[in-house]
Amino acid sequence: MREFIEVLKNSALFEGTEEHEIISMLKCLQGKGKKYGKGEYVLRAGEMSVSVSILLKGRLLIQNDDYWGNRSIVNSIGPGEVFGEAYAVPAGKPVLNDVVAQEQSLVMSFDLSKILTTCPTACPFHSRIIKNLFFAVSKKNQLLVEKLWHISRRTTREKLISYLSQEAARNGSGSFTIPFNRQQLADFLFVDRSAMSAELGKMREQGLIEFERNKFTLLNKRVR
Amino acid sequence: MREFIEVLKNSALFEGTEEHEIISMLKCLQGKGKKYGKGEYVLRAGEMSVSVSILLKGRLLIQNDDYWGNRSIVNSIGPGEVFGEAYAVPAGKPVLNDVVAQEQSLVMSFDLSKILTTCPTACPFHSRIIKNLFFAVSKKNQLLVEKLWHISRRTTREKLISYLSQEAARNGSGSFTIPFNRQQLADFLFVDRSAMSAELGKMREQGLIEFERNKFTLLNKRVR
DNA sequence: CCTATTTTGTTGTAAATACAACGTCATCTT
DNA sequence: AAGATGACGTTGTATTTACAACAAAATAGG
Repeated sequence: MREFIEVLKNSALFEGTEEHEIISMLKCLQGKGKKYGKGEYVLRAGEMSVSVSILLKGRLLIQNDDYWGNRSIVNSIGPGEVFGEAYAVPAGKPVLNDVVAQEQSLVMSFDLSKILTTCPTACPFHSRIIKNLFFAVSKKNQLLVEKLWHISRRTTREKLISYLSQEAARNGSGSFTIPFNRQQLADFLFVDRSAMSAELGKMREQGLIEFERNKFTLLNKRVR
Repeated sequence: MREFIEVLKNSALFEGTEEHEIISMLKCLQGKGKKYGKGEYVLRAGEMSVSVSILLKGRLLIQNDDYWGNRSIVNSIGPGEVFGEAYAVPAGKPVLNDVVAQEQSLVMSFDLSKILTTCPTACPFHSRIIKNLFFAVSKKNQLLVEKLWHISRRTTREKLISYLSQEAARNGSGSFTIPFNRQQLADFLFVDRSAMSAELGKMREQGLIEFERNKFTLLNKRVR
């Protein structure tokens, strides 16, 4: 339990709060933990959801299969990250994407109305949570815009460069591990896997990058 | 002035509030109005911004030009819509996109901290605004996910069908006007204008759609 | 340790796209 | 009214992609 409090403390939702505050807030918010096995669905597109969740352990994929089985991946969620907030609208719109556990995962969910309705007496940190929730969605928004940036590029190579550059920047290093395998990366960038694989091969040949499985290194060669 | 109160009343930010409440809140929030001529920049990528804005009149484009001059359009903003919320993070990240007036426009801006900091005495509707702001970002988030849906399609035709279908659904009619000209639509869907134009022509030939300038009609012919 | 399954790379081909160039028509400006 | 500018459609070509098929390598499960 203690380790999860640590995760919560570092999550966007509880930013700026102390451990003991979190513990009392968990009671106030009535957070509920739930385990999911690999491949299990945390949320299904079409469901109604009025909860906001934090991933405590594991990894989730936010994805979408169309009628013909083509899969597109919106995002990958790691420990401490908030998800589901965007669907939690008052009108009660259905969830747009599937959320699937990529490995054994532990999720803590909060009823949105419990978060948005301040309890006047017990919980002085409540308004902080509301602001944090706003910032969390705000940040998610930015991530989506950045993703648009990647896929707005016209060629597979440009998309790869855009994505890998951002990952390098985010990790503060030219060497980093991505949360996707090849097929998932292709689904994330909306390109064909085999074509992408070929392009990666060419980029390696040309000395731009090195990689092995999902570990990539950008080399000091001027790109473009 | 009165007409703008009406716009505000119908905006996501002030949903559920009455006119007289809005007037008192405007004082509390110190909203500032500003005019922009056609082509003028409301926000520039790279700027710091800590404000949330509502478009009172006109139309804005959220767009992005890369180093080589390729433009991509993230969204079109109409009267009553909220924008800029996503950049208003505490850490003070730079704005990611240009916001440009497509025609003469009137914008009202609020200091984010004024919104998030509740004034304990004067303004009982303040917490409502905070929730609304959350819902507004949340909804924007959904729009982005829906946009991802469109551009995740592989061919220009599929992207067009996806986008036009959604617009038809949104308007509750097979006939509707889009807020883009051809070049802008192409930049929005991340495709080549001429190729898109050709594809639209084919779709018209095949009896799927009709269009003239930016007025489209989806015909009752099974798509796919 | 062996086998089944998954992941990744490679290649060929048909299809789709980007890009450039150009003509027509509409709109704006003076 | 005339010229300039912008929007739209059309066409040809080189480039890029999607798709299918297959082999090699890695991984998972018993």
